[in-house]
Amino acid sequence: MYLSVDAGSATPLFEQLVAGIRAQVIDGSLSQGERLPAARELAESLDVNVHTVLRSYQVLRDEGFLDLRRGRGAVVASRVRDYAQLERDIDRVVAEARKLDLTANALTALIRKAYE
Amino acid sequence: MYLSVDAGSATPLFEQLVAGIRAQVIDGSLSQGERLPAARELAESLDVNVHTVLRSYQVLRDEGFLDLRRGRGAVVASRVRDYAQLERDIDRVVAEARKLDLTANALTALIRKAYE
DNA sequence: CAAGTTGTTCTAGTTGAGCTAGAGTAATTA
DNA sequence: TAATTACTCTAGCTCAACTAGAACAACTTG
Repeated sequence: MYLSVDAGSATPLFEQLVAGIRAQVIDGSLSQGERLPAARELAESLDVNVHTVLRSYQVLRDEGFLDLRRGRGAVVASRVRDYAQLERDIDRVVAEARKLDLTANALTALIRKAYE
Repeated sequence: MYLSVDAGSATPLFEQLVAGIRAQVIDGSLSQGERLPAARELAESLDVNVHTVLRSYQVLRDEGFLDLRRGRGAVVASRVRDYAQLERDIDRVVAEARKLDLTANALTALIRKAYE
């Protein structure tokens, strides 16, 4: 499982981890039932604190992407869904936003408003 | 111009202001050339510090939505654009994300990745 | 059963972004 | 000239994020 974090980024480390893992579940790089590295292990390999990784795992559990069990570890949840249409929709809205010279912040803020 | 902020929200006050004003420019409630309240004035009416409002104005200037001039105030920039398609695309991607039980955070993170 | 693995929970200290406050400066308008 | 208004600078406060260490509970493995 490939992951990277940027300590200098404005987005929190735990959010970067969440985003990275979630994206891999959605695009299929991580598949149902697959086991993730132990939190302590991933933390060391990314040079990040264990608690930061654990927080990310817990967010992903709350969102339904992971199953967490003591002793067993973190496993990609069985969440039967087809993300193909979503990916097309995302590509389309991003292209349109680019055409209008909107920043990523502007677009995501608009989407957040539409989500209310 | 209607605006409201929630001091208890996780999203920063200045971001809430930016999002609110930007959304009104995009949906046409605020139109090109229209003058916004003076920063001091808006700050008082929202019970927020002047610097917070000024920061919002400056972000919106950087994004091309406002023109700022000392003595004159903040004016909606002439930015001839048609946002109709964008709004349709946003509605579509939000509907799809809802259908897939994605949180707003999850969707915006995916979009941010697609924007890179 | 015993030992090892791994997530969970708790306390605690550090750092930086966001917010507030006050004062003064510079450009524009009336 | 006087009023308006954005800009800049300093300074202090608060809270989320991050780190660190320790103990605990559930599960697996030999």
